[in-house]
Amino acid sequence: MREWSIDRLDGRLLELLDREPRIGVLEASRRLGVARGTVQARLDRLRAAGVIRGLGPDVDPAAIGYPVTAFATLEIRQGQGLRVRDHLRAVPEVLELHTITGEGDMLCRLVARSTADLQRVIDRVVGFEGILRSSTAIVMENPVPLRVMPLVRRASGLDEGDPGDFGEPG
Amino acid sequence: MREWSIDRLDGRLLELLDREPRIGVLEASRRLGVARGTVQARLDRLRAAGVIRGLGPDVDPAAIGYPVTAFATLEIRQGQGLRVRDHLRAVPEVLELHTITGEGDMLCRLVARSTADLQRVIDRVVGFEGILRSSTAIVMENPVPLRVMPLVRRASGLDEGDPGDFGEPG
DNA sequence: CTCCGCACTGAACACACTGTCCACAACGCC
DNA sequence: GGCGTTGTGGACAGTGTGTTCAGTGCGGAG
Repeated sequence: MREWSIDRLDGRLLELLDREPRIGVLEASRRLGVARGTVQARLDRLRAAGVIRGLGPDVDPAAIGYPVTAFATLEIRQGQGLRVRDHLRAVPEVLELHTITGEGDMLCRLVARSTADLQRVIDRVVGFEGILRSSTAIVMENPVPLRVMPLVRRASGLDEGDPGDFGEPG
Repeated sequence: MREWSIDRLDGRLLELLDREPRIGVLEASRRLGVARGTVQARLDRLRAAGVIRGLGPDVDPAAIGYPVTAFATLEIRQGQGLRVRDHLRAVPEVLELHTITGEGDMLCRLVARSTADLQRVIDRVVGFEGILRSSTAIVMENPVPLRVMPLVRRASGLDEGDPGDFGEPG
């Protein structure tokens, strides 16, 4: 996995895919002003390089009945890390788990059906021998939803110099 | 936006899309054992209901040169919330921002090109009048990457009873 | 009991896109 | 100057798409 960075065409392609995922290779090539083969090659390259992890559907937990999000910081008993991971991985409400520096040893993102339900989830999460302590922060608002495109623009050099070129669709 | 939940067919469809995003409606209908129109209708419904937020490419920040992830907890000066949001939204390395309960007022996810670069990012993030204090936790490992499918299985009832039915492709 | 709406089925249509291969030109590198 | 890489523009057959339609089975309302 060599350490190259993406170029402007990659950036524009990703941005295009981000805005109109169902666009297809052919239409993308038209919009970007390059040959279809080029788009196809770039896409293959991006996927092979791991830049594009996947194209899976982005499911909103709130829309399937889990509108409450929280972050829990966990303190783990020495040597219990692996066991705790397995435990948390088995809990569907745990959407994400990180090991972090500092006194809190792990940080995990949780969702629940309600604040009352959050109690159940937390009980299930921390009800495990290896977890010494936990503190939870409930998410109230999400001013910046998870995003990568600004970073892509920066990394691909789209920020410097010429404007992103999305012509009028009509 | 009424409060219904997704059923098993929705769950299976989402799971299928998650595994094989490029699958297409026709092939999906074959795999699920239903008519093409049904899949199409379900997909429309899921999209309309906001369950499927989008199909955008899932870009890995590490693969475009930002391998370091961190979470920063910010304490905000009274009344500066909106200004701080705008400030953070303008920083590409801020991938996500939440307002949370507790003394820390906001939690944000950052990425950087290196730990040294993280210092630059943090300086930029906290170098703003409205931010009183911040504490940063660097992510070391990510035992559970962001996932929603287990939750989808739970919400759609796929967990109870019959097994997910992915027949052999051949 | 009967009627209605709803969701699903299976089929059809014209159209567009996909994956793949080719020959050729432009570029940077040795 | 020769070579490998990358992009171009064209071609091909195969396949999926969006859409529409009539028909069927189910549950609820009257």
